[in-house]
Amino acid sequence: MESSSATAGVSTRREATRQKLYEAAVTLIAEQGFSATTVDEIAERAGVAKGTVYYNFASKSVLFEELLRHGVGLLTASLREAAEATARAGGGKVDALDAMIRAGLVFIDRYPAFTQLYVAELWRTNRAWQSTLMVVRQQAVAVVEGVLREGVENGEFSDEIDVPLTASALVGMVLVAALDWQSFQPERSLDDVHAALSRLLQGRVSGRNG
Amino acid sequence: MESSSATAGVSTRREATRQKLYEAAVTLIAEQGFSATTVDEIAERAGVAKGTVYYNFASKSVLFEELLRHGVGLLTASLREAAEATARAGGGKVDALDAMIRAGLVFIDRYPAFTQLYVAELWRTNRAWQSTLMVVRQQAVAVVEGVLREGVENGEFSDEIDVPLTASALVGMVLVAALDWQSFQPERSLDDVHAALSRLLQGRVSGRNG
DNA sequence: CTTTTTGAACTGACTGGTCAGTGCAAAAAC
DNA sequence: GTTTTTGCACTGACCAGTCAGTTCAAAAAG
Repeated sequence: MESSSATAGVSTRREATRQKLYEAAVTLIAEQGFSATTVDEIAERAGVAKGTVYYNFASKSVLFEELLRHGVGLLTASLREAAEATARAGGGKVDALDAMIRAGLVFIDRYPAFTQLYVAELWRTNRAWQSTLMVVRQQAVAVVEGVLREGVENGEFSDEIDVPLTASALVGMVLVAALDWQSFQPERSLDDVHAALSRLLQGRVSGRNG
Repeated sequence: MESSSATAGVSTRREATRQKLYEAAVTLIAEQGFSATTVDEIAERAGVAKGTVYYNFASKSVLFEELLRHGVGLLTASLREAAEATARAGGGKVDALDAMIRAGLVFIDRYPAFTQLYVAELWRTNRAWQSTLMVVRQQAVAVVEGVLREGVENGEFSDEIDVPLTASALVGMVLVAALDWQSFQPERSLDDVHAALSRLLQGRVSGRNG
């Protein structure tokens, strides 16, 4: 009987198909938006039949929700890793923040379509996947907030800073700068962009010339 | 009743209808996105007949494009006014930046739906109104870049800063912080949010406790 | 009289979701 | 070793519903 076998509980074949669908969906939805993207398009770009989409996902919305979870999971892991690496290396919280800025830039550089799609959907209201979006947002922002809070506790940051708001502002700074970089100055290097944001973070904007 | 005649060539009556359609469209599109919003919905929310929409705008896309121009025009004027007011008051470029942050917050506070909609569309590609979006974006960002450039010239800012990127980052900082404020902490005051962003701008994040 | 709005009917293209059927590799039977 | 069975994964034509845009006679507004 049992034919599925496979090493894990999930067949590798199916997982590969889902991955192809994620990749197709992410670029199409980033370009056109969720509603303007048809299931037929996603299937065609992924090189599978339309029925396969519905074999693997309950609906178009569910495909999108799982895509969101998948992508933000990668980002969150990357941010956390960056923060922990600086901690292991004995760096301070400013270094951790700086490393997370870089991790954010690397992520956006690697998955620009996902980032576009995420930004485009995050602040909408009355959408089916609203709760999913809130959860994954919180996971990512919490990493930044955590570092800020620890920095306040150990005296590295002023205890007058507003942790949630500052975290949002930092995320926004990286997000918008990176998206503009991708869209309007794609020829620039990541290091270049990182340096500009580092300068801003450390308040080295004001100051004398040359 | 109404003193029609109108100073310009456009009748006030027609202009009022268009205004109602803008307001209806902006909230619906902010919530649902452009594609998911129907012309019937827009007409219903505006309290006019569907035919009126097409009497006033050539198409759904044209309505949206004119809405974008209208909204960003308001923002740009507001930013410029803020910068000029500080200049008249003899303030420096840091003060101008700070005033513009406040102007941005006021705008987002007053027109949250427009802001959501704008962010959701800005980084998309292959859309009909792409060029419109680029133009209006540049108008708004140019005001920030102008202040930064003047600050570099008069020595108030380091000449090592990257003007376009820093401008993007500042816009992003305000944008994301404000949207998060609206979405997740609407009870907080504008002054409160402004203070937190001011602190970040002036690099007063690092530093000793209380 | 002219401009603007109404509102309902209509069209033609498009879309999310369905479902009966196919292909195939591993397991079971012989 | 060969034949048969099993059921997962996939297919793609099809359907019922939706939507942008059109049309137009009539009425309200000015």
